[in-house]
Amino acid sequence: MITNKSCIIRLSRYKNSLYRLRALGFVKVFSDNLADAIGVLPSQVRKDFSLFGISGNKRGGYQVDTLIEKLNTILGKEQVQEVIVAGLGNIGNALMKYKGFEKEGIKICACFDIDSAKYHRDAAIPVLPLEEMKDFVRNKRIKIGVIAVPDIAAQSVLDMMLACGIKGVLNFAPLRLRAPDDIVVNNVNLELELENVIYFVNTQGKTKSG
Amino acid sequence: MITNKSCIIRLSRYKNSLYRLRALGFVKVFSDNLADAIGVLPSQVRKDFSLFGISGNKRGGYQVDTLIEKLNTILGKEQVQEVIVAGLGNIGNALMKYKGFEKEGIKICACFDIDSAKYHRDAAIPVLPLEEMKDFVRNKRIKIGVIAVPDIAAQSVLDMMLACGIKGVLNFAPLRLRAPDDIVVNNVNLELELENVIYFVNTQGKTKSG
DNA sequence: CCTATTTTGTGAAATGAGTAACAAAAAACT
DNA sequence: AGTTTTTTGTTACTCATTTCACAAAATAGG
Ligand SMILES: NC(=O)c1ccc[n+]([C@@H]2O[C@H](COP(=O)([O-])OP(=O)(O)OC[C@H]3O[C@@H](n4cnc5c(N)ncnc54)[C@H](O)[C@@H]3O)[C@@H](O)[C@H]2O)c1
Ligand SMILES: NC(=O)c1ccc[n+]([C@@H]2O[C@H](COP(=O)([O-])OP(=O)(O)OC[C@H]3O[C@@H](n4cnc5c(N)ncnc54)[C@H](O)[C@@H]3O)[C@@H](O)[C@H]2O)c1
Repeated sequence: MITNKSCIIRLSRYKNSLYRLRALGFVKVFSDNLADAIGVLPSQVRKDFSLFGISGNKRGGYQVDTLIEKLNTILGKEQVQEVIVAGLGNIGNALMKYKGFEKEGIKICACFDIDSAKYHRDAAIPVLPLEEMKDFVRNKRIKIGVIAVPDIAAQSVLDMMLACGIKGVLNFAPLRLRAPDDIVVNNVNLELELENVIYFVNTQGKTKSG
Repeated sequence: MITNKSCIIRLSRYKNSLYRLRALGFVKVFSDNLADAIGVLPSQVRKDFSLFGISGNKRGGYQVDTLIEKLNTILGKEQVQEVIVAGLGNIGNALMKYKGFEKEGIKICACFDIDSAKYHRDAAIPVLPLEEMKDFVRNKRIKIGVIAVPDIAAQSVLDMMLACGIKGVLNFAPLRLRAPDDIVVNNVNLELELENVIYFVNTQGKTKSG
């Protein structure tokens, strides 16, 4: 089993680039087209594909359609992935309003908050009380949650999510969440990202990043 | 020169943990306190410090105050870092409203947009036309920018920022920006982060992440 | 049909980050 | 004062990931 996060991130990038290339009329691509597109070496592309048993044709490159299909299968994009959000604040709102997830096959299907002033049961994406999370998540068999609550509430919200059967979380709260080893937790820490840019600028550094 | 991003991220984490430990009354800490706090091994902590010439006392650990000071110096947090934002949409708004940057010594001091309906020159954080970016950035000698505009506009906004003298960027647009090697570009790609959680959940994987 | 060229796929080498190990220093104890 | 314990700082090692390199396959061209 592949545990290398950057490798999976690259697969997503290949896939996104392939959609663009297809829109430009490409029917086949070579490893160096994809390499250019996402900023890695051609050998990296071939190695990644090889890890997942994706093969092309010697001298013929890869069929764009087939490749997109294979990547989508690997990435679990064959069916729409349903996601819940906790916390309808600045970040929660931004996510709910974002149109881009839909075309990626990601559907935010509810938001949960403690502030009753925010409840809106009949909205396109309903905003519900925390207490309803369990039934909602279990009925819909949702596996993915986003944590966009204040740091102080984040751990308790995570615990609640796990109790509901959530298996993976994208966390915006700037602290380390404790979770069992079989739970996936990806953190987006914007302060840290900015602080990091600041460091490298101050030291005249250069980075290529993810 | 240190080019390892995760190493710098860890320095930020040590620093944040130290503030918490100090608030709890700690005067000195050992490498394993910090290791626990951010979830790495003690030897990693010492290695990181050693890379930056930070030393403690054998059997005495590290003075919390001194350590915070040294980390802040390394991370360039001695003076408030001024930042501009391009794009007052969902993300731009979330960032502008966020209170947490201030206590990190990060100050968003203006936002630039093309939509004249959004201009608000007299707000606490002014929202200005794109055309005013150059004067503003040059006068204030700002080095850091955030790109929160639609993907299609992102490259041109980056180019404009670079022309103004910006040296480092945090980019939210889901595409690869082209920039000279001496420019720092950190990307926050939320679709990719979610897609990645989805992948690891679907494959029953486990990750520890950043 | 044979040769030259291109491009893949993979095993080997290089790089780089993280972990372990341990000597040296400092403190604590007797 | 000397011995034991603790903890650092650094060197050596391990492991993972990336890069290289090249044989084998496929295509194109003569
Ligand atoms: N806004 C940003 O730009 C930004 C930047 C960096 C980090 N963050 C982090 O992202 C997270 C969200 O930030 P934000 O600005 O959107 O916060 P916010 O304060 O705007 O919104 C938080 C929301 O969570 C709700 N909430 C509080 N406790 C809850 C609970 N126990 N269960 C469910 N909902 C609860 C609140 O009612 C509110 O709607 C925070 O942890 C913050 O530190 C945000
Ligand atoms: N909102 C999200 O949750 C989310 C999720 C994933 C990715 N993103 C990405 O983040 C970026 C911002 O997303 P958003 O939802 O805030 O977008 P948005 O559409 O809400 O806002 C974009 C803002 O940029 C302004 N703008 C457009 N062109 C401009 C230009 N050339 N110069 C300056 N300003 C310009 C618009 O007037 C608008 O105010 C996009 O690239 C988007 O793909 C957002």
